Amino acid sequence: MPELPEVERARRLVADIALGRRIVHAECADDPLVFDGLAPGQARAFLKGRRITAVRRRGKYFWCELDRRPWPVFHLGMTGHVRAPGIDGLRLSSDAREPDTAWPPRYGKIRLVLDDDGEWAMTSARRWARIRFQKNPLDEQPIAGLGFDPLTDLPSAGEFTRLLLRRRAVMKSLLLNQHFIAGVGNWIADELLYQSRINPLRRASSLSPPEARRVYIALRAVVQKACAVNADKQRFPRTWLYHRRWGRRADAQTVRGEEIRFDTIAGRTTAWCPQRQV
DNA sequence: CTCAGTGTTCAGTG
DNA sequence: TCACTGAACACTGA
Repeated sequence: MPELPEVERARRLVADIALGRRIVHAECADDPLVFDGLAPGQARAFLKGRRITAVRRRGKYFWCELDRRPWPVFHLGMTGHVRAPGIDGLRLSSDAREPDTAWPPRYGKIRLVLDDDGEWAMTSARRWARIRFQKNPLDEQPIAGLGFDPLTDLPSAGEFTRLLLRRRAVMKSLLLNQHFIAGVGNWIADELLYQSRINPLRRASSLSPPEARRVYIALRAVVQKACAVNADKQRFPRTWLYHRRWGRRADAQTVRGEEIRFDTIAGRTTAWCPQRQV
């Protein structure tokens, strides 16, 4: 589920359910990979009896502030979901499976039950999600090393242009770099390059100021819109590349009838439109 | 059976 | 030391 808008949706769901509530029961999987080496009993001890005073996000990480430290920090990895009873985690358009509302969910890694009987869970089928406990998430790695969050900490267009033009990486790679922008993942990077008409292989330092500004405008528009519709893909504008980028179909076309090409760039499948992106 | 895949980390290179 | 690239990681579902 997880680029910035999907993680923001997860944050809101957790806040709706858990903000101000006390944790009466914490179920933690015995999975040292996901829990970064922490034993389930230890994780449970950090959580049980605590009150949740805030739920925050930066980039693709979100965390709960509790009335005692340390606090749990969550990352959904490639396939993690936040779920609540009767609420299906949002899926990508590439994923045609039926909605899964089983409770407790398959692949659950953590489940918190609150003092008003509300509950939520986080799943991770492929075990690339992470749950860590930190005293001060904002000041510790990896969150401390993140670049700006484009929803909550967007720089000015001038500042963004300055930051962009002094980088030499190819654009696709730079947009995916969490030290540069926090929260942009594979589909958002492709969407930004498509909307701003930039070839994914262009070096950042080769962009003209107007081109850099186009990337900025697209970044703001895509992130704000995707979050405004709560990451509900069906409500993304029809003109977005998003709807047509899945499946690597040889005959894929944009809404304007332009050819969509698929190449591996920066190690990731990149959907782009040679006719439009120069 | 093979392979792609919403992500991060780390070793290696220039 | 820095910026950047590409492979490795674990596992499911198509």
